[in-house]
Amino acid sequence: MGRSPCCEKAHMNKGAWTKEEDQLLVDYIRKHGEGCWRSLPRAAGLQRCGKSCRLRWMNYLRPDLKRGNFTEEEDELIIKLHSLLGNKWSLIAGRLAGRTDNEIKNYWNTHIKRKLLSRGIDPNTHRPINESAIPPSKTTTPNEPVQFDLAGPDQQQTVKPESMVLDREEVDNNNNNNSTSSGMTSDEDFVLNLELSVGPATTRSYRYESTRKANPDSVESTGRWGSELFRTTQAEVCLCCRIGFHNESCRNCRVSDARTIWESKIL
DNA sequence: AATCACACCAACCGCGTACAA
DNA sequence: CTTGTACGCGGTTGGTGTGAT
Repeated sequence: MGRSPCCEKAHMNKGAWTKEEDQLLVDYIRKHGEGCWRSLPRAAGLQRCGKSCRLRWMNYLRPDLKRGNFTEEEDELIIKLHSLLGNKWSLIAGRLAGRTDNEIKNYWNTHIKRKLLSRGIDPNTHRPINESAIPPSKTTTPNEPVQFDLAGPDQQQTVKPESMVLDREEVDNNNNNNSTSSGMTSDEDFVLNLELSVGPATTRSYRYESTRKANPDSVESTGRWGSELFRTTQAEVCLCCRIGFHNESCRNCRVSDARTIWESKIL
């Protein structure tokens, strides 16, 4: 299937944004809200493609952005989240209030990588550099697809790394009813559970389709992996809290409807 | 003062996915 | 079910700033 360009490239400005362009974009979004990025530039009087407008807004102009240096706590949270999620910058950014995926990605590449190397830790595997040379047997690296048994013992499915967030909670639910009284599990538990969840690779790919129930306040939604239907419910505790990094700068720590967890297969 | 090397980060590009027709 | 389109994400690039020589 051919792919049309995101916008007509001719007569489009490129490169750094001017103050005037910023003002036009901010004024337009204040008045009309975010969205419809394709039609926004024309409506706002900008000679930019929609993608460029979206990026400028998301990474620079959004009023809720936190400017300035990363704190030590943010550093450690990023490292922790990266060890669990890999290069899923948007997921990581979602757990650091006021930070963008682009900002975190840049910060990772310019600061944290070096910081970890100076500690003797491989930034890709989060293992000691000596140990990283040894191929792991039944463990996984953050970017490696992980197998989770969602559909039965003979029908394992490939789940992308971001789903590890959900799967930890699923594992917690299914296997860890005997976890600590606070409902939290230690990082060691998580590593162990991930290892137990690894299975043989499959080439089948699944497209997840979710359908939010009509009531937006509902904590339930349905989802589909391939032909399998699932019901999901909201988790009460976000990942930061679960990994022992509860912090007030994370909006998900403050808001209870952090994420969904796989609850049960309903078909 | 000029030049170079490096660090930083805003912006671009291409691809995958969601969704509507 | 197929197709077309828009959006969002992650990798990469290139301009700018800064320190060293």
